[in-house]
Amino acid sequence: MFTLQQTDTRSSARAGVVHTDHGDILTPIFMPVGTVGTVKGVQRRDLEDDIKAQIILGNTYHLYLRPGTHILHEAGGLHRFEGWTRPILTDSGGYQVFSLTDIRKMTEEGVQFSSHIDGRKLLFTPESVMDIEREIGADIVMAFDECCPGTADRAYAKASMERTHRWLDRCIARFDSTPDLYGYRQHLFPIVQGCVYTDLRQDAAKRLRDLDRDGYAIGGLAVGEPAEKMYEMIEVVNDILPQDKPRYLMGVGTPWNILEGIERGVDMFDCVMPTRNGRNGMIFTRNGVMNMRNKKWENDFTPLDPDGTSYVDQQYTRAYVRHLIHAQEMLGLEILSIHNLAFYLWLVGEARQHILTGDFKPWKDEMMQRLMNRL
RNA sequence: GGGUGUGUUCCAGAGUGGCCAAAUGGGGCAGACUGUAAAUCUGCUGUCUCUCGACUUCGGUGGUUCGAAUCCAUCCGCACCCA
Repeated sequence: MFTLQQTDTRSSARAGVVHTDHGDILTPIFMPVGTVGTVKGVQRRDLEDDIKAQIILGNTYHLYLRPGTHILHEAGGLHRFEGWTRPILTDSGGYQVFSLTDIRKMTEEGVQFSSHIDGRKLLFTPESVMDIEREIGADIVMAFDECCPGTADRAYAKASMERTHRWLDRCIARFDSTPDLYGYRQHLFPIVQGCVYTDLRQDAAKRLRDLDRDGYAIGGLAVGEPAEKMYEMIEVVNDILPQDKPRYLMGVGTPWNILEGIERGVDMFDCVMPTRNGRNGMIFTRNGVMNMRNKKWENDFTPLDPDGTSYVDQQYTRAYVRHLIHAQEMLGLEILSIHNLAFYLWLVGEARQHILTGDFKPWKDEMMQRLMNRL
């Protein structure tokens, strides 16, 4: 499923290709999040042509609640339902175990959620989640795990990890005994947990490595622990995961987080940050972050991002965008979402080029300084 | 011309003797956001020190009172009704 093309000489950065039946994904890659079957505020045309997204996410928990798995099955899978012909990856609902703590109850069997929509009780088990993900039909499906909080103590983290492993066995048993429903191949990625504890992360990585799946995810990071701990855990895990399989760092992150991840051998990233922060008025650029609500842009009639690669960067001025955000006009949300996603895809594309040409490290070091500026 | 009502901090609008620098909403300013319960949330929004605290404000002026945004007189503005 994965072709490793180039490994950086001065870091663990890699360039490669993930092959799926919906097309190849050039790595390192950022995957826009489309939780409920839409990358919020962005039309498919812009996602494809302007942002140049190669793969997007969907979420099992959310899609199960709405529109419901039967509708997706009837549509012929999520690709057809939302009209996206490139690869899709679905998260399993493991993140909701973390983010919806007050409306869920965890047992060995699975997780009982009280629907955040109408309150009805739903039991998610490793088996039912695999069945749902089969029906959604993503190219890459994530195992059902617990995204353990970064602040968990060691005892909790260990128990959580072990349960995730037991659930993983059940996920694999179910997934491997059920067919692809729509005529293309689906791939199940297990998830390394272990919180911020080196030995737990090592245990988890070794256990997963031996399963010999098509790709691996690193989960439970950027959930409350210090960034340095996150980087450290990535190194620990990537030292163990096989070189010839793609590695996906779940839910990360800021542009600088992503460069640090790439440097440490991560191939795939996803995060709500470009879209959510965009909707909340913040944009990332190669020269730093900008809060477009700020007064200083009030009469700045220069392009939104003169260095940006998206058409919105050249077509709209900062003053105009600030006005749209202040007036709560939906076009503002759309423009900033498109900008941020285009920037993220540009960033990982540049990283890939620099890995291929062999100067990733100096390029990364220089970018880091600029990315974190506040403009 | 007569009558009634009204004037509060950027706006709207509470407050009708001390617990009022003054509710609440809006606006403004800033911050947060990491496998999306998020077009959301948080803080600040008279001045000065910026912690305690001090000072100046509720249309103007003059009173009553220990004490007034709140009561009285008068003037000014605005709204509506009657001629």
